[in-house]
Amino acid sequence: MIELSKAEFEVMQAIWAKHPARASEVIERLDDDKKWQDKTVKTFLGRLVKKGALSFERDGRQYIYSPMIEQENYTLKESKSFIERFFSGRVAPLVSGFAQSKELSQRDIDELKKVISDWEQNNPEADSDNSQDKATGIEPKDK
Amino acid sequence: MIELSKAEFEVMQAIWAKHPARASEVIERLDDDKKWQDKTVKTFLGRLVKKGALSFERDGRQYIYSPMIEQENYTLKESKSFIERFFSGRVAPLVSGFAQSKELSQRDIDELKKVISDWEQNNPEADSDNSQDKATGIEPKDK
DNA sequence: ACTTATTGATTACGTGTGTAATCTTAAATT
DNA sequence: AATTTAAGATTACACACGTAATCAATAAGT
Repeated sequence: MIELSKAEFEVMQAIWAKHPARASEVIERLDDDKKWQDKTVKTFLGRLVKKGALSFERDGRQYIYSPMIEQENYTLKESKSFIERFFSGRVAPLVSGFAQSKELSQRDIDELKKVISDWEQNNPEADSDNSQDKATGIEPKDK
Repeated sequence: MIELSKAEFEVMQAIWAKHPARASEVIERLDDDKKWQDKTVKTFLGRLVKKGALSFERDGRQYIYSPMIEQENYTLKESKSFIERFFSGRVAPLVSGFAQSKELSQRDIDELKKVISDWEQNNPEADSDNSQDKATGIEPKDK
């Protein structure tokens, strides 16, 4: 599987945002985040092509780049890997940590609710041990 | 802030699991995952000490290591950084992605519910636009 | 047609990383 | 006491990474 460094990933993001894109466009998009020299971005584009993450087409002396990997796929793969390494594969502890450090917004909560209800709709709610939960003795520690 | 490479992080995990720990113990724990030569682990221990992630005490000719950074803190910091880079800082999309790729267990769902209810208890549920949500026109697309 | 400017290609270079082997020294064994 | 062993210290080394500068070629301008 193609591995992207942090910097390479940022370049990919700039291209995923709207593609195909020529180098000058990519440079411009990344320049808004005021970061790299144009030469630096060129280097990354070259490396990404070599890695097979980007393809290009010639237009005169310019290259027009297109992503060869999907953002969704790559992001999901990296997420799984991250969750595996840091949380033994389960995502809930991460969310819990975010909650405890006040990192959750109302919007997050709303979305999470939706994710849950969707999940429950698609999963045979065999044993909804919801009520059981309440009897587990695990009380919310109040502040 | 102290940065750990992937390999260094694995060594830290072995120490966080039970500390203080001498090199031989760490090597043994990591050997279960059949991975590195003892010399390799020693290298990492040395680098971690130099980075300030570990401290040690002498016991004869052996060192006994203790973590200088908390797992919780480090994990949270890395999580925030990851979520920032991949999901613009919001955790819900990650969970959503996991849901779509069948990566959520009943246990995750239960824990997420708890996180949500805790959150709602600690947050003045000013405008619970729950009902509004239903009227938003965003219907759950059925399979 | 000639010169200039610009694009991608090539080269550079210090630091980090994974992966150890060798060296040194002190403890353990004989 | 002399020798062997084993622990940590030092050294190694190729490849990845961030960060560019320089080179070569070609399109654009004059």
